[in-house]
Amino acid sequence: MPNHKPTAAARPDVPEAAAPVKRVRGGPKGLRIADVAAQAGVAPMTVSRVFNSPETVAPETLERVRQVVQKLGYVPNRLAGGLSSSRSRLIAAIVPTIAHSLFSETVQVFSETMSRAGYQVLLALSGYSDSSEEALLDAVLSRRPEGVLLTGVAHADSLRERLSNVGIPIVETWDMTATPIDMLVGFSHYQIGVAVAEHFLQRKVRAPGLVSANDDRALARRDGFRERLAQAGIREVAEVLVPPPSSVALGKAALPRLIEQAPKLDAVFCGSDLLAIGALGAARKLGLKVPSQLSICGFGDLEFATETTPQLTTVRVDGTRIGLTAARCLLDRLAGTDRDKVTDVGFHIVERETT
Amino acid sequence: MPNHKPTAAARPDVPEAAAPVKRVRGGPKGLRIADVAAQAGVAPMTVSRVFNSPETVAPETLERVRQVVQKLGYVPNRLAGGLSSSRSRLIAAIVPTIAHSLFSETVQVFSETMSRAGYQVLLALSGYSDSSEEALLDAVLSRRPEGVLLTGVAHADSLRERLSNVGIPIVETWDMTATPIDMLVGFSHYQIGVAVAEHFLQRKVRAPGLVSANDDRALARRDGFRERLAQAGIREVAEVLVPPPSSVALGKAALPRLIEQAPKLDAVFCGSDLLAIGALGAARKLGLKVPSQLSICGFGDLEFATETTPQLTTVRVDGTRIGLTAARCLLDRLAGTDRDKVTDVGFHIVERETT
DNA sequence: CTGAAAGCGCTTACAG
DNA sequence: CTGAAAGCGCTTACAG
Repeated sequence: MPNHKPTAAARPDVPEAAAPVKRVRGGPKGLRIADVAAQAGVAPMTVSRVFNSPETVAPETLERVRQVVQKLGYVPNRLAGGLSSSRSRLIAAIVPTIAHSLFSETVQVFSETMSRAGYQVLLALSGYSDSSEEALLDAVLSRRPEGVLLTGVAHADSLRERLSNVGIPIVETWDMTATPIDMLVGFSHYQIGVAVAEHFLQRKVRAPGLVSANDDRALARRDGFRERLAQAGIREVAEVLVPPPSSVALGKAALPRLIEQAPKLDAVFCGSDLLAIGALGAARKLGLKVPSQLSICGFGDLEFATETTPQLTTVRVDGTRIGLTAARCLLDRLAGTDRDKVTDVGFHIVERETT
Repeated sequence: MPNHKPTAAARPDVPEAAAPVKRVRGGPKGLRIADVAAQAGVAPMTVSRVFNSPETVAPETLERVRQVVQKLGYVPNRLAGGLSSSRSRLIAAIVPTIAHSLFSETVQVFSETMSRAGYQVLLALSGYSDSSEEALLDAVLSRRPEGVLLTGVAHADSLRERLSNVGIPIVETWDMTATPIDMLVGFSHYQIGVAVAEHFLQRKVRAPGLVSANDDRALARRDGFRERLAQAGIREVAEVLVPPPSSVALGKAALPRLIEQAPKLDAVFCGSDLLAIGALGAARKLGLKVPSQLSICGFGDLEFATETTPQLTTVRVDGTRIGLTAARCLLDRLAGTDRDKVTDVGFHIVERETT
């Protein structure tokens, strides 16, 4: 034991207390609530109240503090606020993609609505694979969101369980299930497939085909489509699956392959309007008249498609309404109000041009 | 003074110390790092290292802690982590809108890239008005993001100043300026206007018109367009401004108004492909042949437009590249690497069908 | 209507 | 390679 100073011996009556080492951390990075409080001559708590419950602060105090806030340019630190209050004011939106997609308008309205209510949106893009969904969920939950919007209902059981265990409101969207994790705003992809099949059957279609992206929701539409056709005695349905994201080019390439499978092809149900436009282009090249010789139905009812390709039929889903309703579901629950578990927003088949 | 117990009198040698009142706060809401530490038989610091610098932890310790984490389903609280480390791992993306818009693919790629690097994206939709930009910025900065992506360069001076004062990397996108706040990835809307004017001039256009959304970037394109035409002696340029967001319907309604202003109209520069599609539809109804009697140029080069309306010319900007480059700018700076201040990604005029 | 103390769940900055 | 103490900037839960 080197450096053994004889302190105790020199001052036998004073028990040796280790001098408290003052640890220093980097120093202040910016303005703190205490800075505002000092300038305004109030306690930090009062500044906190000015932001979180201004109605409980005396008018003059309020005004004085606000002026200091303004002058200093103080912005509260919500990392600290959230940690302390367990209210992150954050909502996560987990979406496969927002690029040229139907989901973008859902996210748009959802975000606007949440923002108006004082929440901010954490955007989490899941892609179309589940591979990293666990990691994505970890990342999302690490922010302690107060609610989560999910796209689709097909998630690994472990995910569903984890989500329901965190005890925050969850809305699943863009799909339908009998067993939602919590709340649901969507529609049945299977029923869309059924409806498109019926639409084709009314038109006396005999050799229908299908071009679809290879994802859960698209496959549900396919199943509804095939099963309804099977009921009507049509069991041969040409099928081409393409990897998401779907595109015009994929639709264009798919039509000839469909015709290889079914030379008498007279109807195609496409997984998206982009695929439908591609199929339409391919049909033109092959000299097939749409819709008289070949009916083509898309999915999405994109604005441009309505205008530029009146030969196409499509399925319209109100993505805006989904976003708005999903936001309301979460907000109601956060406010303690009860909410319907399931909202079916339905869909419409939009036929643009008869004949 | 009721309840005045004679404590001091009864124990005269013990100075009366106020019994420290144990305040209780709601109780634990979930798992804490201490719970994992206890189960794994290590200190909380070691658990922290397992997440933040696993290479500094002994392999067996690492494994043991990870198993406990897995078993318990522990997810670190980044509100606490961010507060403590001043590293929020959050990046804000401030965009006018992501609904049916060119920005959505920029946000998509930006978000993917940031996500891969361990950051999460806070989505802030500014709309097209500046009115609430101050409030939006407050909301964004309250999360202490480590970087910000901005759309456009036209921001109130107060905003620009506040942003440059926070001292985090900022990328402005989708526009060009000589005085960026920090970094910039974009192109010149003014030059696009010039280029479209030149395109029309090459085609011997005599009575050009313009349909544009009434926002800063669209107006910059207009200015370039008009000034280049003026240089060529064309000073009469019919003009219709529409409120954002632009749509097919607005384009359709605008063309007749343009023709009222300029009965011999033979070219239109539209602020977006949607407007161009609308104008094309209106031209058809009026019996005008596009492009032989009327040239129409859009902006955006949307995939569907290429395919469905080959009569239209358009201006292509690579939104994906903007998103990727913007992400790299921020990541390089966060890694301490220097970066070009300004990246001009340019644009192309896409002429789909000659004649 | 206002404030002093304690605590939210982590990480920094040391020390060993 | 590991850990004990202090602190990040707020809010809760009281008390007055």
